Amino acid sequence: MKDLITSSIRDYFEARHADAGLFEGENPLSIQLDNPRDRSHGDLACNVAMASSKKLGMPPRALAEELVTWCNEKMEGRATAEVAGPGFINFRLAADEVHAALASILKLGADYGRSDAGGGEKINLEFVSANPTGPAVVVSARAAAFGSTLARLLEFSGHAVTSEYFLNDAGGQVRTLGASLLARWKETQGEPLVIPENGYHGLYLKEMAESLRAEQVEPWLALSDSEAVEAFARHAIHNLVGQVRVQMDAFRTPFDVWFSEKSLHDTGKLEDALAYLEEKQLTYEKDGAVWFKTSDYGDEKDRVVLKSDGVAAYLLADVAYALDKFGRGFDKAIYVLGPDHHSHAARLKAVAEAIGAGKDWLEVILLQWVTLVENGETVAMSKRAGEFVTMEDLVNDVGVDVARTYFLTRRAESHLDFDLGLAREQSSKSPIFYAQYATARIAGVLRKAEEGGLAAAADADLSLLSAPEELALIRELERFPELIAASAKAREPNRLFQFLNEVATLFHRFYHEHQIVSEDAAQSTARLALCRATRQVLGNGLDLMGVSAPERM
RNA sequence: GCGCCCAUAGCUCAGCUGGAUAGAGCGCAUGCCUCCGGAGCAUGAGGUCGCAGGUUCGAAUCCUGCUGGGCGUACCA
Repeated sequence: MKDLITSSIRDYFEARHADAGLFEGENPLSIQLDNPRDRSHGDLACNVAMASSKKLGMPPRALAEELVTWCNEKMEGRATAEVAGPGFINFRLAADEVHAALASILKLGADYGRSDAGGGEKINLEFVSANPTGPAVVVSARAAAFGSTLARLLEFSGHAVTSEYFLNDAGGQVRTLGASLLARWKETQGEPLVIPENGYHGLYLKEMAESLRAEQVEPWLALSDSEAVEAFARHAIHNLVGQVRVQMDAFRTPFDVWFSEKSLHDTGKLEDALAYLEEKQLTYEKDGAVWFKTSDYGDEKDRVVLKSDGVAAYLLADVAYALDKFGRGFDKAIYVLGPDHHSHAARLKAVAEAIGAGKDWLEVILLQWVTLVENGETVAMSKRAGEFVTMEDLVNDVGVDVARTYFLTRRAESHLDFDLGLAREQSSKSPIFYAQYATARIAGVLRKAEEGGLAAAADADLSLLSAPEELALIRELERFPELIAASAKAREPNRLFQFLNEVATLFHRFYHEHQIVSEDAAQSTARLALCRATRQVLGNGLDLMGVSAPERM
C-alpha cells in the first residue's frame, strides 16, 4: 500500500515537474510516509509538499492540493488523500485494505513481522563477553537481554547473525584469579588467608576452594609456584565459564560461538597479528615496547601492542580477534561494550581500519550502567571487593521475564535504575505485566469462545470490524514488520517494548468497548479473528524479547 | 585538561534517525464490573524539553558555545 502511495506521488512530480530535477543532485528528494501521532490525521502522512515547495516556487498548500487530486485519481479508492495543516498530505486507507492486512497477519502466523530488510547481511554480534573472573553480575544481564534481543531482531529482519561471547581467559587477571583461589585453598588447610594484591575477595572463591579435593590439588602444588597458580587459574576459569554458560542459557540468551582468547595465544594468532601490523608498517618501537599507530586512524594516541617485558598487550588480542572475525567473512561486526570499556571504541575502530575492513565494518554499542535500587537506596557493587548481586541472584529474585523486560525498556545509552522492590512485586507496576496481561486475557476469551463452539470458524467476515477501536488496533498491528526492521536497523530493542505496550493499550481499549463473544455469531467470529491476530503479534514480539506470552496469570 | 554518554511532568523514562496540540508508567484526584480476566478502561491536575545562539517552511530531535551529572583518559584485561 505504501508503495502505491509513494509511486503515485513520484508519478506526479515526474509528470508535472520533471525539469526541476527533484530526485537528482546531492540532495535528492525522498518521499517519506510517516505514521501520524494523532490518528485523526489519517493513517499515513506525507511532507513532500513542504519539502519541495521552495525548489518549485509554489506555496506548499497549493502544491499539496494538486498532489491530492492527482493521488486520489491514481489510487482508485484504495486510499484517499487530503490536505491538512501547513501542507501535509494525509492518507486514509480504505477499510478493505485494513481488513486485508488483518487477514495477512492470521495467514503468516509466527512468521508475521519477518522481512528481508537486511538483505542477508552477515553480522557478528558480540555481547556480554565479561571477564570470567567471577560470577556474572547485573550489567552482564543487561547486556545479555539487549544482545540476545537484538540478535533475534536482526535475524527476523533478514540478517544472518552469529551471536558470540569472547572469553578473556588469558592474561594477568587470570593469573591473579588463580593466585586468589590458591590463597583460598590454603585457608581451607588452616593457613591464614592472604589474598594477593589486587586479588579477588569474593566468597565464590572460598566456596570453590572448599569444593576442591586434596588429591585433585596435590599435583598442582607439586609444580613450581608459577605453574601452580596457572593450574588453579585453569580450574577457576573452567568452573566460572561453566556457570556463565548455564546462566546465559537460563536467561534465554544463546550464543553460537564461545570464543576463547587463550586460543588466539595458543595458535600463534597474536604473532600473526603483530607480523601483519609490522608488514603494514603500522608499528614502531619506543621505550622498549612496540606501539601501534592507532592515532593514524582517529584514536587520540598510539597504543602499546607488545609490552617492554615482551608480553602482548590486550590490544594485540583485539587485532588478532578482529582479523579472525574479518576472515570469517562477516559484513559487519557489532561490539556491545560495557560502560567501563567505552574508551576502547576509538581504538577498536582504528583496528578495523588498519586491517582493511573499514571503520564502518566495526560498530560499537555502549551500554550504560545498571544501578540496583531498593527502597530508594542504591545497592553497591564491586567485583573485587566481593560485594555484588549476581545475575543469578537477580533472576532468582525477580524472574527471567521481568528482568529481561526491565532491561529492554531503556535505550542502551541511558543509565538504568533497576528497582528491585518494584520488579519483585509481580504487579501491574512491573513493566512486562501489561502486555502479558493482554495475552492472558485474549487466551481467556478464546477459551470462552471455544466452549461456545465458535473457535473453529476460520472464514470470518472481517468487514464487520468497523468500530474505531477495532480499526485502530488493526492499524497498529499492521505496523509490526516495519517496526521490527526499524528497531533492528537502529539497534534499539527498546522500541519493540514500546510498541507491544501500545498494542496492549489498544487491545484493552477495544476489549473494554466491545463484547467479543456475543449472540451475533458472525460479529463474534470477526472479533475473535482480531483477538487471534493481536495475540499473534504480541506473541511474536514477546518471543523476540525472550519473554513468555502466558495463557493464564 | 582532553574524549565519550546523559539532561524531557513530583519520580522512572519514551518520543519511530527534522513534522501538526511533546507522550507513557508510577504517584495524586474522580468516574466505570447483574456482562468474555477490574492485574483493566475513562477523565483531570502536572512541562521555559538544562541555558544561549545558529541552520530550516518547521527543532526535544541537527550544529556551536556554556552549565550541571556519569564514565573514561595504563606497557590492566
